[in-house]
Amino acid sequence: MGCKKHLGWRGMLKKCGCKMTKPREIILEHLSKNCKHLTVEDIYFALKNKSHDIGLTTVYRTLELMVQNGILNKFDIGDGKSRYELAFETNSKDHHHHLVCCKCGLIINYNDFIDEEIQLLKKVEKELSEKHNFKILNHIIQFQGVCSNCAKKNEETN
Amino acid sequence: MGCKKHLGWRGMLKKCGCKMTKPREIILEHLSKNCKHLTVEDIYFALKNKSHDIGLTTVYRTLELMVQNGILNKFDIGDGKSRYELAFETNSKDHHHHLVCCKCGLIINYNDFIDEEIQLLKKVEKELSEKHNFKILNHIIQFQGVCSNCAKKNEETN
DNA sequence: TACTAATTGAAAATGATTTTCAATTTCTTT
DNA sequence: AAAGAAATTGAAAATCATTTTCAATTAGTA
Ligand SMILES: [Mn+2]
Ligand SMILES: [Mn+2]
Ligand SMILES: [Zn+2]
Ligand SMILES: [Zn+2]
Repeated sequence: MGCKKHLGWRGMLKKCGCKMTKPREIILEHLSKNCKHLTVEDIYFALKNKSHDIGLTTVYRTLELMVQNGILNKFDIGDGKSRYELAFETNSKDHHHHLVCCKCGLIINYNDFIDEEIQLLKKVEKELSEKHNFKILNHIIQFQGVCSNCAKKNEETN
Repeated sequence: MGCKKHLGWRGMLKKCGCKMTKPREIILEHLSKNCKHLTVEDIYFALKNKSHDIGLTTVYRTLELMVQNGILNKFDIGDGKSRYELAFETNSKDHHHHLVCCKCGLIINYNDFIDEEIQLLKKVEKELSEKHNFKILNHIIQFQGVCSNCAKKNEETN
């Protein structure tokens, strides 16, 4: 498991003069296995008391490094905590966008229309990057609203 | 100036049992005149030493209230500060999406392809809200990258 | 004008993230 | 395999955005 990934990560790190370390390996491995939207705390506590205890500061630093190098995506659902997930290539089958509940923070991945979305994004991206001389690296499409659970809760209250 | 806006705001506030106050009026007026992407601090200092000094806490509270009521949009470009702008109707000519520079935080509004974008969003929204029983209230489309200025700076460094 | 509920704002509290710095680890070179 | 240079780690302290508290003030209503 993870051999190819490990090589990729190590290569990426070498390119920017960084080293592959135990904590970095463990954190990336954890993110690979849990394809979720994790906070720093989520990761810190999940790895606590495992074979190798990782400091909170190191979790922060590792995640930031991986974002800078395009391994991870960082995003914010409005609750003041950053969330991280593996960055999937725009054209991979794992690439997806988000539905976010503004009441409870639930995040739903979807890729039902991903081909159409990507097609339009590509076009917009091309025109805008030329027009504004802007190098586009990434995109976000996100719908915000109220999940079925929160809607139900709200009805009961009234 | 702003009569219609003021009435709309007052009406909105009444509906949720809130009052129209000097600070709220001033903050909304400021946001109307500066169609930008302002932080709490931006607004607090812009209004400091004006006719009516507004407390930082009140700025926070007013902005949050307006977001809850759909008057303002809140978003995050990854620098840890929330930003606010007037919420334009999905179909208004002022509705737009964003290009964000991840180096300097520059935000460019664009609506070059807004009709196509909206059309696709509507379709996706309809299907997803049915599939997941999710009430969609808002959407975000954002491109992240490096602006021409930051690209130039980076070249010079190398 | 008088009343009541909502609002304000200064100060303190909170909570996420960053900084500091001495000890440890990685990777390259012998 | 051992040494050395440079990068990394992590505990503690610092920072900084945002929230809470609470007594004084203000807006809307009767
Ligand atoms: Mn996701
Ligand atoms: Mn904008
Ligand atoms: Zn929810
Ligand atoms: Zn820039």
